[in-house]
Amino acid sequence: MKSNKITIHDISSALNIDSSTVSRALNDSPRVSKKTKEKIAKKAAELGYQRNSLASNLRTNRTNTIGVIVPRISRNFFSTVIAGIEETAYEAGFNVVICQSLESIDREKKLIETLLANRVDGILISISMETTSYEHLQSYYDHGSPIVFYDRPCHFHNCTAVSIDDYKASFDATEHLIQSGRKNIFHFSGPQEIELYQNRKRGYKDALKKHNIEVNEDYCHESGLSEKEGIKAAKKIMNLKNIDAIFSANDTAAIGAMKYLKTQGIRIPEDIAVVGFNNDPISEVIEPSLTTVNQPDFKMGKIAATILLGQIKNKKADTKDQSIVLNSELIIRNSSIN
Amino acid sequence: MKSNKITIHDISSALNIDSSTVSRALNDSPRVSKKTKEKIAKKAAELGYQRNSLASNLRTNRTNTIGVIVPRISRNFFSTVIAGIEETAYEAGFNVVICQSLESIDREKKLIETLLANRVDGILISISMETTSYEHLQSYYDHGSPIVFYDRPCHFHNCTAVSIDDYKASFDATEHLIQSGRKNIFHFSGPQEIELYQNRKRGYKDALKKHNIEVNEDYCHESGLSEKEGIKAAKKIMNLKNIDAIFSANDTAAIGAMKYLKTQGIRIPEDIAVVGFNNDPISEVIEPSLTTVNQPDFKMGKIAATILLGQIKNKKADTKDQSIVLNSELIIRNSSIN
DNA sequence: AACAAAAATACAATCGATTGTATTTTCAGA
DNA sequence: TCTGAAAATACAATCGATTGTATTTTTGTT
Repeated sequence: MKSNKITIHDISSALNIDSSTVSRALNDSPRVSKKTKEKIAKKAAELGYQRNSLASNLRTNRTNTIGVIVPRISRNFFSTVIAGIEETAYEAGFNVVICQSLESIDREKKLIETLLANRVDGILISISMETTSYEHLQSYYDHGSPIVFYDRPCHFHNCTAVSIDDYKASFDATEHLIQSGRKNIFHFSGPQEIELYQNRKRGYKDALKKHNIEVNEDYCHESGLSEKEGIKAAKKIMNLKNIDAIFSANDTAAIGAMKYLKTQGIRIPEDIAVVGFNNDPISEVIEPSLTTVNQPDFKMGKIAATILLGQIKNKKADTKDQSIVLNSELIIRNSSIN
Repeated sequence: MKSNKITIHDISSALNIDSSTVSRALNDSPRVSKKTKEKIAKKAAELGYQRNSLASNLRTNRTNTIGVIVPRISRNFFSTVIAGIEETAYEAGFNVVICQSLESIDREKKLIETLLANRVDGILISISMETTSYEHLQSYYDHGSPIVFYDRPCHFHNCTAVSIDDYKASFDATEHLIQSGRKNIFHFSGPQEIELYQNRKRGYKDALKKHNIEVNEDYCHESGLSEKEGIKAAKKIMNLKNIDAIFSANDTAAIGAMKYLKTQGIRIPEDIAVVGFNNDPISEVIEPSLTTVNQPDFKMGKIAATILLGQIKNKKADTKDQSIVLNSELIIRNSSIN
């Protein structure tokens, strides 16, 4: 029961070998003879020695840890990105600390502070929907550690961002609805302070324009894109009477709307076609199955982590400012087919 | 760009005040006068001071951090448990480090080592499906820090476990199928080395016995309960011809089976009724909607975290050995109604 | 056997914050 | 104004590991 805190000094005195040699031995330094290394390893195991990373990290000023800030781990898209990040980090011998902002800027601020205080070597962040200023990132940045944005890009100094071409994906999704004969297309959009949602909205509008469809500002519902907000928006649509399609900036809200519309006897896609965004597992299961945009989530995580690790290794700034745009694809399912 | 590493010594020398006083001031100790505290706070802000938790934690031998090991964050059940844990920890001023074992014992071992090396104050763990021995937990335990199990209970010393009554929940679920006239009930079960899956299987068997239905060992498919395994088990069922119901130890496998059975023209629930476990969001959306067991996930997280934090505060062992059993409920939906 | 070079090990400072003890300052009351 | 207790601050050791430098030991060569 007594807390066993064996340090290198315990090994040192047990064997009458200096602690510096013990440290080097445990780190497999070439400066220690094989024989001594073996003796030390044996004694360490015998005493149940466990390295104290706090001390080591304090001394070396490196933690071999990257922090990941994610709006919400329960979203399939994000948990898959994390899987990609972890795989890459794991291979490189780095630890990953996952933190949820829950779309709150206050929490995001606290998380950055904590990560900074714990001296992570780098941060991967998808900013919260409330994040419109970047002061809280500044103090971290000033510390000299790299930041890479993923999914939701962000103009912060010249930091790298890994994302898809949201404009194009939305343009294509909207055009798909138009080409299947829809004219009155409603858009569920997210906070316009976030570049990502601006881009998705622009894509939607430009597709309409290209096909000479008037852009009607009433045909847009801006929200946090939760399931509830999807239902709310669907109610709005019911009042408008003439809507024949929905393009939602995420699946969650699209699914909320579908559930509600079905209870109201609206036929999907006959009366209203629906297209979502993210390819959430539910989108495949819901009936009718939901047409949506598939993003390379796992790959996005891998690439973002690779870039961050690169920047951690080369402290130079020259790996920065390379915004990476990955390909996405529209998965056409039954919710948009006539 | 230069990395700003301001320490209390920089503040100390800038103001000609001893670093011990600076430290006390920043921690709001009563031993420092208000005037000095203000002066120090101002200078700290001016210099952009950021505490170094590594140093602080090393000295105090506390990290104010708890580690959470979870099989997979993408499962809705687990991410909701985490939400509960985080809420509780957050209120208590504790940080949470989330780690995924991905159901691998090797990863779980590494995670425990890392958490130990980083001196977390306590661990919340839901063991992986591969975990049948607890040696890796022992070294952590020997260190004197508390461990609390959640969801998947575990006989390890007399550590607390927070879970539901899996036996009873499965018994009830199976009985529900029997009462709606099913006789040939197939069971998707998980690794029998894990207590949780043993209990679910026992509940299933005992319900059959109670109703004088013969237990047929062929009516059981043991696996990792992935969607793929669900499909595999469904194929097995197709060969058996006479199965009229499935009780799956989780929703994921049940959903896989449903998808497959539908493609084979099997009607659910008319030909085969299905009951799952976990109340995954998909279970509500899939058609027919899936009857399943709802667990108090968020609450489970809150309670597990509360107990762990209590054990961290009272280093005594007397809060241990209180296994907490929470209530679950069977949510009856269309997949099991005649 | 002698000696230089190489290998192995020891010494000691350090990372940044905390904390028990010692010293100085302040201030009330006589 | 002086005294003593209380308040404020300074001193110095410490947490556990790392690392540059110094010292000792080993090895190979002539």
